[in-house]
Amino acid sequence: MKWSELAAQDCSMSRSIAVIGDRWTLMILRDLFLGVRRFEDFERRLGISRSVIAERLKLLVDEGVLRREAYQDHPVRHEYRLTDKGLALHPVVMAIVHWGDAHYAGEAGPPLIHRHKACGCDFTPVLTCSECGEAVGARDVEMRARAG
Amino acid sequence: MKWSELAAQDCSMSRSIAVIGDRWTLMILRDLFLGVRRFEDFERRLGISRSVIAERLKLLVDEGVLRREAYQDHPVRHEYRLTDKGLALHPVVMAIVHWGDAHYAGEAGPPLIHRHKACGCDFTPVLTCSECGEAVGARDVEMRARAG
DNA sequence: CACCATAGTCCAAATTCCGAACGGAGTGTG
DNA sequence: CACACTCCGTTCGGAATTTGGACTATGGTG
Repeated sequence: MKWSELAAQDCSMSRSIAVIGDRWTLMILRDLFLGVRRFEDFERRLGISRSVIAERLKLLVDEGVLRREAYQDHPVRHEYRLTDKGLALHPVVMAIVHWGDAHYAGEAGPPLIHRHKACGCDFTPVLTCSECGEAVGARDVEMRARAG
Repeated sequence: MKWSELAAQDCSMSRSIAVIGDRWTLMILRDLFLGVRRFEDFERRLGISRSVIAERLKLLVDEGVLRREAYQDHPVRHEYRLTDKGLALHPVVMAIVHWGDAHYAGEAGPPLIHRHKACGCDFTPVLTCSECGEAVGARDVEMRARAG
């Protein structure tokens, strides 16, 4: 299988990975959720070549994860903002960050702390069942193929 | 920044991505959560070169995500199993799959259905606050750097 | 007009990947 | 016993992909 064939698989994981499963794309997503929106800021923060950033941003725009919007005229300058589809990646980013917090944070603790605005508490993300609301672990899940 | 420097960043996201943020590594993780454990099965399912599989499995073992265990002697054959650290990636995989289900599933619906053993229902994963238990969306979170 | 900021584009060079071959340890077949 | 076969890798050369760094473009500033 080649990278270009990932999107055509009958598997949601590979279809997602075809879009976001790239180191720099994931880094760009992190920055987007931190509020970074401009080409130059991505470059400064990531320290990678402009062509990589341009290519990744273009893919994300093409996929509808980002919207490219003018934030001024004279000269026209654009910024990249998460669409709803992009915001829906929040659980993915939170899950990855939390795994890093749990397994790679030094003694000083996690570099970034998340506060839930609604309840005012610092929190960690918990994956729960949409039906009963209980926390769901790896061993609590049974999988089956859809009918047909 | 180079790939090799990602692990050294003071950011949980980049440290995680240094380990799992690679297309084939993510695909291998998917298969691991589906119960695949043997070298040859990864090769058959992914259809990529043996060297890539060998290298990714080795990295995951070195990082403590997988355990390489003999499942028979005469001849000794090994299988790769998720450690607790590996199982802790379950929310990451679920979040990615769910995003794919939501945005790339065809009319037939998601290819794979998840059932929560405890309540017996088919479910989707919901990210909630560890403190109040409410669902948390992208806009419900405030971030700040840890003290110091 | 010289110079700066933003936002790309382009190509040679570096990296990664594929395919194929090879090795090794044991098993089964004639 | 010779030979093929299985499972699990490793190695190697050439092909494909990715990357860094220079170049382009547009308009504002002094």
